[in-house]
Amino acid sequence: MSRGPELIITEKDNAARRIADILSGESAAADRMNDVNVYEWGGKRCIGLSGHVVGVDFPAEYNDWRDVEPVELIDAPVTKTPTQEGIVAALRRLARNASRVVIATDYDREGELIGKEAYELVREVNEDVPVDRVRFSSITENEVQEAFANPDDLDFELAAAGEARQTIDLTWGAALTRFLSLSARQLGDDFISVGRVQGPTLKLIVDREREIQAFDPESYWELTGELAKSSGDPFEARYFYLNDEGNERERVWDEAVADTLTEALAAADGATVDDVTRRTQTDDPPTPFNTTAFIRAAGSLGYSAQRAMSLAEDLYTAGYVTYPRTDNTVYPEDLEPEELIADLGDSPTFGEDAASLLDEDRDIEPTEGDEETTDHPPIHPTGELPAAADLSDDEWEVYELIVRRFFATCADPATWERLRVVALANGEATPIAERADGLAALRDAEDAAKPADLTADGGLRLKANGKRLLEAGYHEVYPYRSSDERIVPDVEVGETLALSGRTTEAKETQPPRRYGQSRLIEEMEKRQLGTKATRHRTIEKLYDRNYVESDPPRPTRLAEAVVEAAEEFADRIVSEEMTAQLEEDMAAIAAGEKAYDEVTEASRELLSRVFDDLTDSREAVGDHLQTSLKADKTLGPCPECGSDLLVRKSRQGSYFVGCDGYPDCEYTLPLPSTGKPLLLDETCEEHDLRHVKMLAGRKTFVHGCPQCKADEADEQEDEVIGVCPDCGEGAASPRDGDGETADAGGELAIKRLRSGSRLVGCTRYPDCDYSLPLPRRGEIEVTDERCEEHDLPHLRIHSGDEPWELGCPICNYREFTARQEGSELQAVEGIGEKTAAKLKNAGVDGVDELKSADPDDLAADVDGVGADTVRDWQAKAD
DNA sequence: GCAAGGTC
Repeated sequence: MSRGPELIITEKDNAARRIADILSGESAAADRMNDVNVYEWGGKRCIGLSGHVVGVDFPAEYNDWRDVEPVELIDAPVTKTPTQEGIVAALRRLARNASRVVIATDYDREGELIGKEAYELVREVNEDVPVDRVRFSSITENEVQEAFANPDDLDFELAAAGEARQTIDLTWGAALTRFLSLSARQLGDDFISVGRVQGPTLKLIVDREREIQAFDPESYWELTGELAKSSGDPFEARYFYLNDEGNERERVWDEAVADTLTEALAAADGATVDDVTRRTQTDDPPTPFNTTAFIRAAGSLGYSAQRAMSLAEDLYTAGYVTYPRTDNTVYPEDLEPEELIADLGDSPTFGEDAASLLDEDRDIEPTEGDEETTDHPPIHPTGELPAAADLSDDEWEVYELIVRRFFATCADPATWERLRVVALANGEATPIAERADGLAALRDAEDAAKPADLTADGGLRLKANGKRLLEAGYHEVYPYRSSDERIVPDVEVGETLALSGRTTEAKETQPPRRYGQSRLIEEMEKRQLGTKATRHRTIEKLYDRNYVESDPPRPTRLAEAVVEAAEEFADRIVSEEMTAQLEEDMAAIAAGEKAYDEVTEASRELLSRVFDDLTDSREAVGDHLQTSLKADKTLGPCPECGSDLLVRKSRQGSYFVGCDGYPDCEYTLPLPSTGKPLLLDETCEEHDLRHVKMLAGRKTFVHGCPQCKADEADEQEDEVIGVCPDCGEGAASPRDGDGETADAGGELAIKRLRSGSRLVGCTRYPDCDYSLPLPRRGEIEVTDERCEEHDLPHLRIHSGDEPWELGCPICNYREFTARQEGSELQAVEGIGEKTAAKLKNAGVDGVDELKSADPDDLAADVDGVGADTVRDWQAKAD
């Protein structure tokens, strides 16, 4: 047997480094191999992978979408190939002479699969080396030592469960994605995708939109009044009644009833306290952060799911917080909250709060959530303190959130005093039912939502709910949850209160709200769609595929069409059932009750049946998708030919409005150069075109009707700034030879083109085509300063916060072209900006001159450059 | 170029 070192393999570099530190007592030395860290100490070496270093795919002959029928993918072989070549090569090299291999990947299903992938790479180069598996759910001294003292075997069945998922996801996803894309002739970047996770997620969004569309608002009324003690602030109280089931209701669904109640309330001049209830309520501190809870909390601070995760990853990489992708909501046993709080207390920001937590005369027992898993600890600060200056504002805000959440989980519950007061409006002796014509009849006809008894006690009931914070508890350290009080004064039964400020508000029931990103992630988690590491990315993917727009995400017509097509022919791909079934099958494989082949074969069989139906409807599906795609891009009628005006993308990647009748109709309108256009439902009354919003992150703005904008631009007159150097007064030689003289007097003007771009051009265009470019963005200001050489005013550009000086447009253009020539040299490997400038000083302006120069002469003229270097450049420039 | 899952 080989006597080489022992090799430990982890899932990521970060874990490798920390495990090496623990096992070596911080004596491990880091070395680089193929850009990968290898930690080495006393006969052991440790390498971190980067998650999956091999990926599943079809063999190359299936690559061309047009050469392969999507249905062929169902039974196509699925192969594994290295995706991280450097890491795989390093792993093979290290494994070759290893005397023992220990797999120390994450303690979850995917970690087992990643471990098995590493195992297979090891076996390729070393058939005999013993391979062990260690499992730990947090990288702490105790857990790691314990795990390495009791090694186990790889669980090949658990890994096979993961492989079944890979195969099923690939075959269903690829076959159906290609089918939809081909049927709608959407190839290239604009393919139409579906998958086990993105499908049901998209359906959640589309279903919610359908509910909103179908929503029929109902009117109702709410009555309030203000009550007050003789000397005291008024407090709001709301009318309520008991329905037939005896439940309290505030909404009055009938206008006649509301009118009668309003009258009765107006007639009352006071109210008598009928009931007072006091109770204390405990408000428990929040549970530790897992990924979903973190995304939600960051979402309420205004961060998108994607942004929140990216910031948390930065904080993790910098060592300030623990691993941000976790399902766990229970801190590990060996976490020492007191120590951690004390460490964080060294920060000026957290010092006081830390002290108050430690000061309390009690044991700190952190809260626990329902979810306890083996993958990683909940997200918490590591105790390593960043200086506020080390972090961006956003990073700091998220870091503070994580610290305060940790504090909150170690803090006391808050307690509230709840006070409920019910008062009867007085001054109304007559039962209301007798005053209101036909009210009794109304009551009989209405359903259970109507007032059962408006007047049981000879008056209207009003209620007020007050809350007062008795013990702030965790709110002291965690200000992200509301601790607002609602003050209702102490009153006694029988006490008379003044009644004023009566209002009757007419309201309507509201449709359900769209899912925000964090709500969507919560819904996905509830349905087991995706994982902690992928849910936010799935949402991002829906944006990329033009399935949703704006925030909260709204589905496009394309998304509706995809969901409709799937519902009709491939319901599984948009149903959460597919994941539920897969989870069940994976559990069965992991338990040894089913085999990988059995599960994947059954899945392929199901997919075949889906394709039986689908293939016949290829054209219908394709047409429907294409119609929807067009609807997403249609603004309204073309003023020249009546066809549809569509948002289009130029070859350069910029957006513009063009006619569907092209090439017969060449009508176009410009769109702003920043952002991605989103068509709003709002339509321009004059041109019947949908308004356009430009989505550009924080710089998002509403452009409005593109026709109106183009008309406005047309109305702006050219602004003359000087004389044309080519054909203007005193020009050395008029350009055109048709007898025109310099006296024709061409002038230079700032011109605004319909495309939205601007330039300095000659007023005699097209007879004279002298022109100078201007920046695309910003307002152009013509200043009083003048260029003496060219007799033109200096220009100033207003864009962003600070205006900048463009100066004389001719000088500016000369500098620009000079820089361009400099950069031509920079295209040669080894020549940077400074060297290019030096070469230029030596008279070498372009690549051609460089190639024709004598190496020795040139080297003599340029500081720090030898003749061999010049020859080297000349060789590379060829 | 397809999925979903790791990681950066």
